[in-house]
Amino acid sequence: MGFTDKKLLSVLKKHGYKLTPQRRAVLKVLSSSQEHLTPADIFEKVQPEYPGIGLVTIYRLLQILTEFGLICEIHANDNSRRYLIRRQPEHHHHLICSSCGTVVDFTDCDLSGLGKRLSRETGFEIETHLLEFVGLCRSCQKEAT
Amino acid sequence: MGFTDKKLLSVLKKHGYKLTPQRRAVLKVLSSSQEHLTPADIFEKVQPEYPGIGLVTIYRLLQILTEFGLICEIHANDNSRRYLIRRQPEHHHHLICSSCGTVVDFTDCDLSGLGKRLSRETGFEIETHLLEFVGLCRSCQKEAT
DNA sequence: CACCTAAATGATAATTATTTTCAATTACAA
DNA sequence: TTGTAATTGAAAATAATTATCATTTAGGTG
Ligand SMILES: [Mn+2]
Ligand SMILES: [Mn+2]
Ligand SMILES: [Zn+2]
Ligand SMILES: [Zn+2]
Repeated sequence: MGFTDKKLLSVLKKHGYKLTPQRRAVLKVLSSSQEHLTPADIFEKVQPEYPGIGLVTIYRLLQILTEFGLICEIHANDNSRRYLIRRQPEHHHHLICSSCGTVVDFTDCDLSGLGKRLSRETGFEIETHLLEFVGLCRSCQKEAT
Repeated sequence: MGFTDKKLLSVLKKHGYKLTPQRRAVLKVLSSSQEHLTPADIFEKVQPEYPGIGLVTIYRLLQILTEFGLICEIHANDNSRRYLIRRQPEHHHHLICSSCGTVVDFTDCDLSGLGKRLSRETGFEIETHLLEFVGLCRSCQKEAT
């Protein structure tokens, strides 16, 4: 699975960030969720634990986590904008249901060959890649009958 | 190269859309540009040809072109949001410079094998995929010396 | 060539997501 | 316990995109 909130807290601490109750609450939500959540989703889920938390605080923590590569961003989902959240330690990509939005992680993408060829042909020094598959999950296929 | 404005106009006409001077001006810009432009970019470039055009009109035309698969969208470029524009007829993907934003098209991505496997393993019926490489273009590498 | 009408336009306001500002609070090192 | 820099959250600012709606117009019809 992903990281425990303890581990995430230790990352923050190691880099000199303070461990506030707000941050603890957000990390607890993130580490115990199996889903990819939007900032607004997180905001709601944190309410019981820390009512009155500011949405900004969530944005700020997400930014920090992103710096350390602890966040996934979902791009495809046309209409809804920049999506995010929750990780799996390893490099991975997403398979997204265009109907219900369900996201499935997958870890193997062998793109090194393609990357090298592009690098050779274009002179680019490739840093990363973004790969997403979009389709219909099983249950949405049934509904579409 | 891409489509001529004549060709694009004929697509619109075939589907019952009216050929207004605004649309002609926008299509002229799109078909004669080698770059991937944002709606705001297009807005500026259309000014000489049709001053006073509304930005909305551009959004609306882009939407129509998207329906017919005549538009590229750029996702990666973290900070700047949903990017778009200008195509190459064939299915293709993008190589994006993280420093200056230059976008290079490339047409071969053999992902059918991976797609099939994911489909088998997850039950998804895959519709499309999104693939982008991000790195430093040659000239930005030099500057980074 | 008029004339008619549905489609298109653009000014304006509304939405939505994210960021900035800033005064008040607080974590935590000393 | 104390001092201080980091953090927080209310509120306003940015920004991108979309909705409303009165006015204009492309293009088919007679
Ligand atoms: Mn993920
Ligand atoms: Mn392209
Ligand atoms: Zn689904
Ligand atoms: Zn560059």
